[in-house]
Amino acid sequence: MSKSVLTPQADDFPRWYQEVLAKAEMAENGPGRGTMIIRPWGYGIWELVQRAMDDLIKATGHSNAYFPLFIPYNFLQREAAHVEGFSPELAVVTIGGGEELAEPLVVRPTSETVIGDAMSRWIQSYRDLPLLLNQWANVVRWELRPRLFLRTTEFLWQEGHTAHTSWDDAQAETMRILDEVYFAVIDGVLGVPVIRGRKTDRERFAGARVTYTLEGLMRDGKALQMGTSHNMGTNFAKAFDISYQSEGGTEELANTTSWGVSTRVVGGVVMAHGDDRGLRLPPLVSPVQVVVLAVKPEALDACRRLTDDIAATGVRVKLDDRTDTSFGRRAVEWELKGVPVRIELGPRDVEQGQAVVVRRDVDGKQPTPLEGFAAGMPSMLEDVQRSLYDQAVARRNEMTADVDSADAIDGPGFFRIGWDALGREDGEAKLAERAYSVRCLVKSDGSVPAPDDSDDLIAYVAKAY
RNA sequence: CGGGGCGUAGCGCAGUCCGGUAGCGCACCGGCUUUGGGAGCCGGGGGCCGCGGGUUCGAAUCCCGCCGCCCCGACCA
Repeated sequence: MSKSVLTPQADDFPRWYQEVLAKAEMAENGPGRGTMIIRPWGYGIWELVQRAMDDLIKATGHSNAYFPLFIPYNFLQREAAHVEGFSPELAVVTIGGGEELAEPLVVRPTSETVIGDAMSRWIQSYRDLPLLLNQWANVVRWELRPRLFLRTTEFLWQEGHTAHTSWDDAQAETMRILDEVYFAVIDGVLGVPVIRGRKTDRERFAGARVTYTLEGLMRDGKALQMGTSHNMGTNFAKAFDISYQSEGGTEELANTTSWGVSTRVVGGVVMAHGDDRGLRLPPLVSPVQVVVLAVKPEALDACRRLTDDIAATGVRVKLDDRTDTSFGRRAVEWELKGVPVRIELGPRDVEQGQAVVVRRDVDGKQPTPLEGFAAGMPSMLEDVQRSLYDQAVARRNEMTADVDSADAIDGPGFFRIGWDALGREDGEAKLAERAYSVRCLVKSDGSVPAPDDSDDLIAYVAKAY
């Protein structure tokens, strides 16, 4: 070990975050305010998130579609709470082709309105329901304080929009997404443990009847909202006339839902797993899962064979054959990028019939016989995946405290406090003055509260990104 | 938008107080020697000193205005 590569997390976490994004070639600021250039390494992670999520979205019966980037301004105004919530952060196009537009177009901050408008035409009968749609898109929100991945003016996401015959069906959908899609991906693929819960009225999505969330805890003890799932009830159906004729012949309003996960989760992976030497990527979202580092040119043939053998097991493996670049430089580079497993193979190893395995989730190096080596890679990657997850869980638990008074809420991490002991909305408002927020409410047994559950609630409180 | 800090080579910075025609480290290019934890030596290339105006013989430096970025808040996926 020589000079340190990054500002240590403990010294200045935001600085560490920016440095690691730059040095791992993840992303950088775009030329326009608050915009982001996602470089191949960062985009590769997002693509893996997308693939995992898209598979589950489809497995739960949804179809992808695409709706316009530009939305007539008046659409936003049709749902009172929605327009109130989003107006401050809208980008509005007033000039097109050199002419002032008769009606301004907003660049979508989210697509409930355009999709609601389409749904009103597509849905006539109860037989048209449920209508289960999703789109992968970019959206724009004029945020006051952008941060790469966590809050950028333009960001990429998926947004699901569904319509149902009843409140109960919509509620079941809202929960299905929360559990079977979002939790499955964020917890199971990104390896970020999250608390699932209900948002307070104060934190609820603009226009929703109830909002559910998944809250992760980053290594600096701040929370990150990693996804949300909303039940709109009939709010948007009323605003956009999404109605259908029931089996009994009556005219009924549909109940709609919406739910989204964005490129923010990439920032979450960085901040939940990364250490002072760089990223630590869970194998399931690492563009390269195993890198074979040829120590010297004489070992290249053996490295090629090993790389091919590993590739044959279905692992994403890359050969680093840049033997004109020093060993140390290359080792540091792969550590920064967070590749889960690095294999160092040099002439000495070849001679001894071994390779040196370096796992990013633990310290130390492990000489391993080349015989049967490749076959062991998939299970080693599973180990790394589990180990990073376990470390994140342990860390989250260490940083979670039960308190019985709002006065005891101070410092990093989650604070669990009875919703009544906090003082409900009044207590929540007081916390806000100190930059703390109620991230979500859960039942005392840890389960997710129903929309109208108002007793037996525990608040998870933290500072948040 | 409130509080604080900063804009000088791709990145990180010195120079600004006290005006004299731009420098350091890393990165980059070429050559040789190297390569098992960010290699060494030699030789190179690269700058509207954030932008606009003013003062001056002369401005990175002084004055005025503007813009942008970062950190801490309010807002949020």
